[in-house]
Amino acid sequence: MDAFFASVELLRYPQLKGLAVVIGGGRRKVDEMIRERFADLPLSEIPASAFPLLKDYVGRGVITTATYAARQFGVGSAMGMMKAAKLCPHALVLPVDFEEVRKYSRLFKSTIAEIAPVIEDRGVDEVYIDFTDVPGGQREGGRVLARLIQRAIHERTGLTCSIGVAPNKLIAKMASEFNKPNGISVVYQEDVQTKIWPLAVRKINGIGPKAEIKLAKLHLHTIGDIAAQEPQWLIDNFGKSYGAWMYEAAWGRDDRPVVTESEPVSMSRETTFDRDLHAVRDRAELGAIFTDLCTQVASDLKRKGYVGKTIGIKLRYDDFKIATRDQTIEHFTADAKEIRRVAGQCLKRVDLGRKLRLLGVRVGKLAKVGSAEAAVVPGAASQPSHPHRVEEPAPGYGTLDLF
DNA sequence: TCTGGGGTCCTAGGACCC
DNA sequence: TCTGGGGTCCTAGGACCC
Repeated sequence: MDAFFASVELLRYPQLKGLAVVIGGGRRKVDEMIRERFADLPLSEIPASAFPLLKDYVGRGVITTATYAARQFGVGSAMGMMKAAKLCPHALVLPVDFEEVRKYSRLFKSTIAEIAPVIEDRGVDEVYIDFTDVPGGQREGGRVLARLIQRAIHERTGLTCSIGVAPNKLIAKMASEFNKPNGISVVYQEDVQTKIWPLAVRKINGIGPKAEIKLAKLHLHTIGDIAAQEPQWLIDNFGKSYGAWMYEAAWGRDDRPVVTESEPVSMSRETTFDRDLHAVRDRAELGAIFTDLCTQVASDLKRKGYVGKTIGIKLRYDDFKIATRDQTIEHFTADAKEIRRVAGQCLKRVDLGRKLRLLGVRVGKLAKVGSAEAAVVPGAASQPSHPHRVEEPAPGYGTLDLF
């Protein structure tokens, strides 16, 4: 979907069309404030001048989406709000409305499903679709079906999307970026040399910032540069698995199927504080947040019908370093109190002497409620999986019995 | 005044089992 | 008198994606 979060907001506030708008940041319920002020007007008639400007934004957070007008200024997703404010001070800011976004996410996915049922979910604004067995799916290399899907989504939602059609997921993903927004691009296997090789290595889904830096140090900048290497050389430099994959990817080879169903592996909640907190000085505040996170994870699990066995915490310190601790218990649970108890044990094993920026709680090793695997009675006699392992508090930290 | 939140997958060492 | 080989599970960290 094109600029999905922003586009969803523009449906409500069409008067902002064409303007530089960014979505993100917001603990502040910006649009609620505005709607209260203009309660007598329909949303679409609230003047654009009433919306807050990026330069007046104070607080932590990143941009999740920028309209194409804002992108002209170099503002993009994942950019810190403060940095974005420098690049484009007069952009309007709106907070993410997750409920609205999820509503349109369901709507566009169900629209596709009616036309082409083999779909892989790739998050709120993206899917892979298998055209292979869709009637007419091969006409003009898939372009006809892509056009049909694009039109159906626009009719149903008013939103635009970009579609890449290719022999596999790897190339389709790259192709989808060729004609944004509202574009269609068909790429054949034999186009790899001309259309894929000139692209930056970063365009491969799976090559991120770290791999890009390492490749640059080896004087590899384009996908073609990777394709020109000996596979063994790539394996020597990037490892057996990643090196071999990278070589195949550079040649446009990918045999992953479109996966229509999958079970969740973990569920988590985390929050970045408005200001950095200290375990001792801000104990009460931190304790309340911690309990809250556990309650939220527990209710997520219950709502979706899962229980979990591994409970863990995540901290981000003020220097952005991350620490995680987890512990696997003998039975499955979705109980907030129990999650809090075990997560509290985990907290005793990290350094709480430094200022914290983020706290998170995670439950993993999930099983569906009622499944055979989950049907272990809590408290029933069972062998501990590692009878001799004692989760020792880290030296020097154990005296901080805060939670 | 830097840098969200919710995920997946991989690696690597140690414990433990047969 | 130097000490296997294969396998699983647990834990911590890190890269990457949307």
